[in-house]
Amino acid sequence: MANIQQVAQKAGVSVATVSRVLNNHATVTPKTRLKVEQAINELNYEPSMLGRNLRNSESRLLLVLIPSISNPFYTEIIDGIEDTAIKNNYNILLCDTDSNPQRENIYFNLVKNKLADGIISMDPAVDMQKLIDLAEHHPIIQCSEYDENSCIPYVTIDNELAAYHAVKHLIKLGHEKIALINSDEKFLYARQRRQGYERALSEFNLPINKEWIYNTTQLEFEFGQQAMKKLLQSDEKPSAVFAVSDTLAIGALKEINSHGLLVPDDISVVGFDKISFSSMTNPTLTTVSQPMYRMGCTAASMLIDSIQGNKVESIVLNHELVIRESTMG
Amino acid sequence: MANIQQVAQKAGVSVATVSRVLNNHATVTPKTRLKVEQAINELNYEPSMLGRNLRNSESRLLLVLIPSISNPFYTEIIDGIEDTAIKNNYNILLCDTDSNPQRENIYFNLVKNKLADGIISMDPAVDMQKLIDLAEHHPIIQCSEYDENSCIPYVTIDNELAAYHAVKHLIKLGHEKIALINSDEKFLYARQRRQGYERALSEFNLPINKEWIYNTTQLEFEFGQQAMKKLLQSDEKPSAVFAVSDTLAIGALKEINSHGLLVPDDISVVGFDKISFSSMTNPTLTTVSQPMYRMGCTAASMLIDSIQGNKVESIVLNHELVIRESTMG
DNA sequence: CTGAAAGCGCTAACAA
DNA sequence: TTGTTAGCGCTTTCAG
Repeated sequence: MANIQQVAQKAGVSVATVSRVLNNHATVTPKTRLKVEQAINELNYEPSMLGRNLRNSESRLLLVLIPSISNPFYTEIIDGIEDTAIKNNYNILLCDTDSNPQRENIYFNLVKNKLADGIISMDPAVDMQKLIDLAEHHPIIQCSEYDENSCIPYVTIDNELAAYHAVKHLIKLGHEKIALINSDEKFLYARQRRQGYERALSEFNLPINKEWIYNTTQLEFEFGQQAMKKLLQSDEKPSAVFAVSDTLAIGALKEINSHGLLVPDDISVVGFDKISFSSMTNPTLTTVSQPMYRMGCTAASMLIDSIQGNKVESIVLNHELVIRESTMG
Repeated sequence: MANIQQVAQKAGVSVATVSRVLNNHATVTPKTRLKVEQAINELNYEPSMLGRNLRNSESRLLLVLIPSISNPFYTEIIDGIEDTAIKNNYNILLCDTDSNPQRENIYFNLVKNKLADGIISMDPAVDMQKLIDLAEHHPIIQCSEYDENSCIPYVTIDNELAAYHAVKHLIKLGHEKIALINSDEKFLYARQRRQGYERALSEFNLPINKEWIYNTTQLEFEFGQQAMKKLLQSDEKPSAVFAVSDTLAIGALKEINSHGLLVPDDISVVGFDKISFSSMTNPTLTTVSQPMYRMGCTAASMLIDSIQGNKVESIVLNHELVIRESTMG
């Protein structure tokens, strides 16, 4: 692989001139430019980012931390991030942390080591203290999941309100026995959605029944099935279920089905996220839709702003309840 | 952010000594080591990968090219790649190419520019010529999708045989009118699976009916629905469908359902990939399972081998037909 | 408009 | 055992 020296030599100019051509500095004669470009082509030369970054101390690479690429929820957000990044001449690198602090560390180092210019974190299980420390010296944005006390800017929806809307929808339908399949409440969004659930119930004077609240350790389908199985064993079966993620809701749907019960006739189900699967189930799933693409765009814009030294403010986007067959009794 | 100079100064040693401490060279007195470590801590120093890589010309970073993170098929493969990489002291970076040559280019440059040591490509739509050119100077492995004529080592399953098995299973069940929902036959796997489909039919003297072969442009659910809709309009409705991906099969399932038909009573369905959602559908989906995790491990091992200058051979792994409700008539 | 040279942060010969 | 120094590939002043 040729380097800038060889190009300069071949073109009969100095490395400085080659660099100028590479960076489109206007102060180069068309004639010299041509010579240099020819040399570049002949040698199949590609400038080294390493040298360039070392010099400029910027990489124009953004890191995106996701807990697991298997969660379809992140797909659209990432599209948004990617499109915005590219528009601004940045590129993104996806980092699957697997919610594993060790892997996380690796990616944090990429930033510390100037191999990336900033981070968008979407991992709810991220080591917050580390993220905060990192944020002191490096641009970081939290997307979707965040720590309210951290000073790290975030973009999110109002989870409490969204859950409130979902549950209120069920109540309006006449349901009084509404179960909650929540994830681990160590996550902020889980705590917020539970609050929304409880607020809706309280507002309509419905009691909060502990038996109808189930916390899963993970978000995969099977955990939704397991949760539903438990709920169906409770003394008084719920007539509706609100799950904090579509994957859990789909698992619940499956479990209800396999007990010979019908959705929504016997039990109504509401999910959260509007992943693409949610319209492939039978019945299709009522769900809370987050503006994921826009969320990604916003997060990327904020990060780039922050890299360029501007102060950025956290943003709360709007959600929307998408009513489909699973609550159309 | 402190640099090695400042650490050396603070510790009262030379930069070389600091470097030795960083790289665990045994030839440092415990006393000096301690001094250096203290200085490192006090200054909150983190070595710059940029400087280090520029010097060593290695980054210990592997690039993984995927066409789209929304395809669940890749999830497990990536787990395998990741685990193997980490075991060998490498890290991986996911690159979502969106099957977009421009994005592809960016990631190719990362390798050319020494920001990554090698690539595992899983993008069927990759620009093969570019990949081949790149492979001349850089370690590259093809995973799952590959070009048979390219000399770039690959790991895959026998797609022709897998399709043959799937269709034979349907034939053994008594089906004689078997449709194929295939993706774009510009992809090698699509051509191979079609061959397997045709071989099974021929072997049992069943005619190949053009009306029962449908090619989609993409793999999302909706394309499966659309395909199925067309197939249901054909003069003679097929009694079974083999789709080359679970996502397509699930779309087909949905479409069959919405026509008031039952799977498998009216139409049997077989998919391909065994994505996690395929056990959540109603009925659950019969599908061809690839050893995805092992595939990922193998690809990563091959790439690391290749980086270390060894010759590596292509590998074909075994598949397995997983029989579930959608073909249990 | 172009060239010479310094320096980004690091490692590894070579010297001491 | 430690220090000195060259150099990885590039950009950017400063001179010319």
